This record gives sequence, C-alpha cells and structure tokens, in this order.
Amino acid sequence: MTIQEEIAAIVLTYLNNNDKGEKFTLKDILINTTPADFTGDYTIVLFPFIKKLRMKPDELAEAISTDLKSKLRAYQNHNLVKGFLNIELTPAFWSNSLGEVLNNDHFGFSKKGSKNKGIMVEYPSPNTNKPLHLGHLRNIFLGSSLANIMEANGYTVYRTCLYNDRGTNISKSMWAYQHASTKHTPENSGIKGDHIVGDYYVRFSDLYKAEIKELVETGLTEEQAKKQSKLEKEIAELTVQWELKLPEVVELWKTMNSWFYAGVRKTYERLDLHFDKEYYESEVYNRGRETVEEGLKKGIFYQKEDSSVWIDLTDAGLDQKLVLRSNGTTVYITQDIALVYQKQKDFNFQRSVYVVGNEQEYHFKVLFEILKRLGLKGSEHLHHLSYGMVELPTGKMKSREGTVVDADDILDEVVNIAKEKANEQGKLAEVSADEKEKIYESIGVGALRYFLLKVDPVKKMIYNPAESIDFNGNTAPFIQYIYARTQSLKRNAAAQQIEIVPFQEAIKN
RNA sequence: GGUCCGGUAGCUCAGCUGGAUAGAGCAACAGAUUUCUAAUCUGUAGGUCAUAGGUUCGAAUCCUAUCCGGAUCACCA
Repeated sequence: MTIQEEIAAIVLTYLNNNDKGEKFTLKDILINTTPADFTGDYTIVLFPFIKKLRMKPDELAEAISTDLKSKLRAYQNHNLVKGFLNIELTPAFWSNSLGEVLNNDHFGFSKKGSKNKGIMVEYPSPNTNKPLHLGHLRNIFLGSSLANIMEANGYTVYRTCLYNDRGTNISKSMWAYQHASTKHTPENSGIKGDHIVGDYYVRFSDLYKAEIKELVETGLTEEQAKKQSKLEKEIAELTVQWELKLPEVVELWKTMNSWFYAGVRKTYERLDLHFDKEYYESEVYNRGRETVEEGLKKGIFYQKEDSSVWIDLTDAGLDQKLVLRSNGTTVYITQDIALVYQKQKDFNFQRSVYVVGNEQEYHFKVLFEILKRLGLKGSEHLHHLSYGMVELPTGKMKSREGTVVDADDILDEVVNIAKEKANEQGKLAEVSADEKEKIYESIGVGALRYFLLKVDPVKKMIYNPAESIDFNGNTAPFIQYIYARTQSLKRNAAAQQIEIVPFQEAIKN
C-alpha cells in the first residue's frame, strides 16, 4: 500500500463516521502531492466534504488531522490553506522510502510471470514488399516498451508479428523483377535484401504512374485509366497465379520474400527485436471460412442473394461489414478473425494488444465487435494500441512519391551523430574501437527511441530529418549521461575507499 | 456528409479520472564557466490553454456548438 492509499483509507473511515448520514468512497478522496510553494508533502482536497457535511474547513481539517496523527506513523505536521489540507510526513518516513529504493535492485519490478497472466503484443507487422520506414520505428518502439512494461509488471508476454507477405503489393515487386533487363539480387549487388525488393516496388510504381499519365492524356479520367491499365491487370493475374500455386511464381515469391526477411532481420537486430512467433498472411489468408459458417448458423452473420456474407453492426454504431465475398473468398477481416483463434490456441493468453497505426481504428472496432458477438472468450481484453503517423516537415510520407524516410538510413544517421558528438568531446579516447561502436549505437538508437516515445501515441508527430534529433534537454543521451556519471561516482568512491551507506544511516550520522 | 482523433509559450511537447499562481526542453535575451565526466550552469522574458456558451465552490481538464487540421467510412490489405 502506498502512503497516499494509506492516508486515503484513514480519511475515508473518518468521513464515513459522520452523523449526517453522508457516505463517501475512495474515489471521492483526492490526494495530490503538495505544490512546491506550499509546506507539506501531500494535500487532501476538502471542498467536497465541507459542502456535504456542512462543516467549516478549519473544523474538518482539525478533526481529520487529529485522526491522522493517531493512526499514521509517518505523520509529522499539517496546515490548512483555503480548503487544502497539507500533510507533512516525517523525515524518517522519507529516508526509509529512499533506503528501500537504494537497497532493492529490482525496485519497481514484479517477479517475472508473477501475475500469472499472459499478454500478447503484436507488432510491427510489415509488408514484405518494402523496407521498414520511420512509421515502423515508432511502432516498434511503442510495441517493445509496452511489452517490457507488461513484463516488468509480472505478465508473461508473447511477442508476435504478422507478415503481410502476399497479395498485390508483393506481386508488384515480383512483376518488376520479372520484367527487369538486369536482375539485381542481394548477392550480385551487395544491397540489403529488403531494399532490393523495395526498389523493384518503386520501379513498378514509376511504370504504373507513367502508364496512367499516358492514358489520362488520351482523354480518360483517372478512374477510367486505372480500369484500362494493362499493368493493373497483369498484377491481378500474377496474384491469381500465386493463389493457383504456379511453380515459377511461387518460387520467385519465396526467393524475394527470403531477401526481405534477411534484410529486415538485420534491422531487427539493431533494435533488439525478437518474437516468440511470427505469423504469415500467406498461411492464414484463406482461413476463417468455418468460423463464418458457424456464425451464419447462429444468425450472427447473414447471406445476401449473391451469396456474399455480411454482419450488421449498425446497432453498435458501426456499419454493415462484408466477411465473405460472393465468390466465397475471404477478406482482410476474415483472416484476422481466424488468426485470433489460432493465437489463442498457440498461446493461452488473457489479453492481446495490436500495435497498429490509427488509420486502422475502424477496422479494429469492427473486428473486436465481431469477435464479441462470436462469443470469443476474453474478447473484452483485446486492445488496439493506436498511434498517429510520423510526418515530415514537407508533409506526409508517400512511398509512391519517394518521400519516405527509410528506417535503416535514420538509424545510420543518428548513430553517426552520436559518433561525431562523442569524438568532438573526446570522451571515448581510451575505449577500444569495438566498445566505441557499441556506445555510438546505444546512444544513437537510444536517442531516437526516446524521441519517438516522448510524444503521446495518439498524436501525429513531425520528424525533421534536417534537424535530426536533440541530444540536449529532455533526451535519452542526457539520461544516459547522468547514469554514466553516477556510476563514475560509485567507481571513484570505491577507488578512494569511500563507503556508500544506506540513506537512513547517513541521516542518523 | 456520418464517425473518430488532435488544436496549450516563437518551435517540439507535458499537464486532461475537475483542485491552489498552466510546466519542460529548444530557440531568444543577460550573465557564469576554459574543460576538472561541462554532451555545462544561473537568471530573464515569453500564454485570451482554437473560439463561444454551459455545468460548479473551482474548468486547460467535463458538456454543447462553431472554426482549423488529420484519419476513416472497399466484394484493397
């Protein structure tokens, strides 16, 4: 029990002992830390009680503090300003609290798995057709911190990732590769695999843009042009060929995806990102049909004349949503439904968090509502950790327009800045080259991590690559620096045979 | 158009389960400090908390309306 809770409990008991018949709950009792300009440690706000109990502030304050004095060991003094009762605690209380922190290496951490509850965190779930960008970094830092925090609180955490490894996006990269005159591979070019796949994707986009432009110049509207596009048809065809498991298409798909994974794993490595299990859309994309059929029998879904299957969520403030196409194939949300059941089978978790950008808020609302109606156990503990986009000073990042900030580039850049700053200061002169690289990496990546986590997830944020990131003020390098200095103090103390004693003993002397 | 989210100092953001005089960092200005873990330190200035109403002892915080910005509303994923 914290000291605030202790005070609140005592005050509550006292208040409920009144003769006016008024009843209060813990929620009614507000205890704040006292602002610096006033004397005291904690402040009890008395206004609500004064009114209900029809007592004068000083009478009530006197009565409460007398009660506190007799029941709270840490009580030292009190004063009243308007309706604010400031409570001062004894120095012994504070020294004990500090001593507790000092002597406990695991202060603030629960024992691993002590909650006896599993929580799944799914992130960053990239597409396999292009390398990670700035937005993924925000996702990864959010997901990792959440997972770490839950673990520190005693949850068993399962980190998972779902790869969008099929469909039109990867087909575009594949098409560009098939039609390239000189074929680049990671081996013959030395380029990181995820970047090669991404380059082909960009190449396709360029050709596609050119084609549309040409068609529009013949007098078509953009919409008509897209319908007439030859490239679009070929991509659709390639996707169908993949679904029909045409050997050379499947082979190429496997190869290009393997390039992507090899590349992206290198980026993961720098970010210390590991998963308990990775899921692939190619393995789940046509699942969920059984679940839909069951739901159909139960009357949760309904079928239209063209035999497409829908769910009506209008009474929940949402729309009608398609879950099976008229040709019987599944859609995005159907596989997500199926995947939840699969994940529950794989890991018996109680809670699940999806770390996904806020553009998918509606999707998750619909998904969770459907799962609730299907009677999924624990469906009320599914959560979408939504976050805003990372934008550039010039506006949004658009991969089709090449205005994307690449994750690998940013990581290199911040590590480089860390290196320059460190060398400027000459602080690492006596450190081995190997050790230096590690330090640059941890300062640079740490700075970026802190920078991206500092902003409330719900807000979109602007990242200015030109200004890069701060190393002064409220930043990770500063915190790291303070830690380094305290460690240095301890080392120096030891070298000079100065003993560091617990705080309460120091106070006594 | 419906729904959801954001709008706080010049900039980037805290504060939002209602509580005392709205806080940081950066930038600006004034000063300190010659490198000793100084990747500094002290101080000054800077705000109609988008706007207008309402609720109340008390509103940046809750409610309503309006304005601005964004997201979303596919037989795409």
